[in-house]
Amino acid sequence: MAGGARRVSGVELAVTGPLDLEPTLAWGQSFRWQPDAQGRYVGVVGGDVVRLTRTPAGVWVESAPTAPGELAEAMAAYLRLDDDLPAIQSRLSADPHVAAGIRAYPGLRMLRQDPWETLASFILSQVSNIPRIHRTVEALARAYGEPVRLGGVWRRTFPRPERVAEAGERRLRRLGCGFRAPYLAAAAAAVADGRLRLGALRAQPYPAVLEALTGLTGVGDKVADCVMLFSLDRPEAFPADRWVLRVLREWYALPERLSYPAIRAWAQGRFGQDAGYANHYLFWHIRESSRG
DNA sequence: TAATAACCTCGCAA
DNA sequence: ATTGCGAGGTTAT
Repeated sequence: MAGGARRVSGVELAVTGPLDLEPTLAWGQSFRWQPDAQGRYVGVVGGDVVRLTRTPAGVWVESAPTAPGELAEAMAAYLRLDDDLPAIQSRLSADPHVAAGIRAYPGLRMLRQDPWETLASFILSQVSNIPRIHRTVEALARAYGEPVRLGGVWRRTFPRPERVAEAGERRLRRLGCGFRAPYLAAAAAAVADGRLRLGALRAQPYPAVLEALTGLTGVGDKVADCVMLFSLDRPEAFPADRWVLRVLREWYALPERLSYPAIRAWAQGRFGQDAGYANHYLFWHIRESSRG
């Protein structure tokens, strides 16, 4: 029985360096975290409902985990507590625009999520917005995920690719996926039948991973970079959406028209392995500064 | 090779 | 109320 009445357990993870749960969990890397009335964040990681509370020394993690002994390790990996934020931020602060982003959102960290969930979520993200992506992803979970719970809180897991493939384009459209429905159905089928082995991509070089992901119809450079940055341990990935393009144009005086490979080369030449963090600080910084 | 419409749906102005 | 517009892209032409 999914999410049965396993005992709720808690563990505190020590965090060195800054961590702000709201921007990290709820600002567009993951679409399943919700704040509760006490300001804690409740989400579903793997097959378990997880509740996170910031503490002075780190994060209090509550769950009724499938594998209790692995909870701390799994959540430390998910939150990328292995990233040395002070070192990353110190290197990036050489750039004044990124430095301003870091000052605005010092506790914004990258996550290390499940690759299938990330791929599916970012296929759904195109020409959309964060509230709508949240709704669509949650509708997908409600329709095809497994019920799981933490005490009295019930949620659903992110659906397995097999279930999404089986649902098919028409039903995905009815859930609100719009023109992304055939893309999602095709990606689900590719993952389900083993043509695309996401887990194996972590060990491969960047160009091979890029090629594997963009081989899917409906997955271009930007979505592929999001999947690489948010789930496949590619901190050098630099997703260039319309906001980041605006940053490059307005703050870095780059030419109006630049090919995606040229942007990627510029970013990785300038920020190296920190390009992904630079990207995210710049993204939120320009969004914040352009909110009238 | 480079530019441009078309694409679902929804929330929000006017 | 109703309409028009744009939203963390990608594909086809």
